[in-house]
Amino acid sequence: MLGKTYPGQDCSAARALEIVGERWTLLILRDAMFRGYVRYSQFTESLGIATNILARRLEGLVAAGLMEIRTPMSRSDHVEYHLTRKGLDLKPVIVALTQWGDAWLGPGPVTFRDAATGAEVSLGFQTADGRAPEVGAVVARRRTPPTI
Amino acid sequence: MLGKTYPGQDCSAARALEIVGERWTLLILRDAMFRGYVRYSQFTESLGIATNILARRLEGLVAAGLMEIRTPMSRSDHVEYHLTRKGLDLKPVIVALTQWGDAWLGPGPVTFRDAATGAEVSLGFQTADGRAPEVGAVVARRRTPPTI
DNA sequence: CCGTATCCATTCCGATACTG
DNA sequence: CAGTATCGGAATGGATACGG
Repeated sequence: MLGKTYPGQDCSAARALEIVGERWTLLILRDAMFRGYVRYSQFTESLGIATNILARRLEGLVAAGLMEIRTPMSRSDHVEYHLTRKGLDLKPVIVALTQWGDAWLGPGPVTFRDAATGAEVSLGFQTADGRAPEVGAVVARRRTPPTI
Repeated sequence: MLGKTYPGQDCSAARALEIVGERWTLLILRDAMFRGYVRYSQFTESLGIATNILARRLEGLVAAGLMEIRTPMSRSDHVEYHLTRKGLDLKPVIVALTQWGDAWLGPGPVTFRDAATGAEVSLGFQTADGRAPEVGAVVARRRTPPTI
């Protein structure tokens, strides 16, 4: 995870996958983001992951700045793993995977909603003027370098 | 890939990751989606992936229905791997990873645009009434089962 | 009970050589 | 060009033992 696992790839998606592309990592983040899990035992019970692998993944997530270790003042006998803003910002990745799974593998057990209003939330493409292009219409273009 | 790699996970994201969560898979799809690559040699040159691994991944993507093999009538001496609609629909996953990488690891070489208008395209959360909730406000709720 | 560390069998990956 | 075969090394999974 720390050594470049996709060498020679000048691409943000590849660099992101060097951090979150390993087995189990995105499911750990899912549990933290949408189930509020913070403790080691919660992750093991939820995932059935081997304990040595979980320890390694949590260590990597903390090292990468996606999670941080907190020790609650009340219960100082254990630590908690909390998402940072950097980790929380991966929510669209999880939602995108979920929406694809719902659409192509059959609906799963959850939908996404706005916590304040309860309105259903979806993830989609949008332009500055408020249009929603089709998937097929979205293309990648080389970024115009800022002319300093 | 075909044997359940995340057993006991009743979750669309986990099921999606059983198909696209292996090393290299999402980068192969990125090349197919945004660079138009269709041939074996294009993927090897782009990724630097071992040939046996690429063969295994392509085979898996075809088996899962994300790609299909075409033999162009003009050049029947080679095959091409084309995305299906199912594969193309993973575009939001790639874009979500790219946007996160741009934001947290430094901007990458590309942006996403509407092919028709050239307008910049972003991926974001939206509600039915057109609002855009913050990441922190998006929560998962158990799907209300259809009352048949 | 919480979490970590170690050992070992199995699977996966990567580099190279090879075939049509 | 498009793969397949092989083999050494790395990652993973599971059990178990260890420390607080």
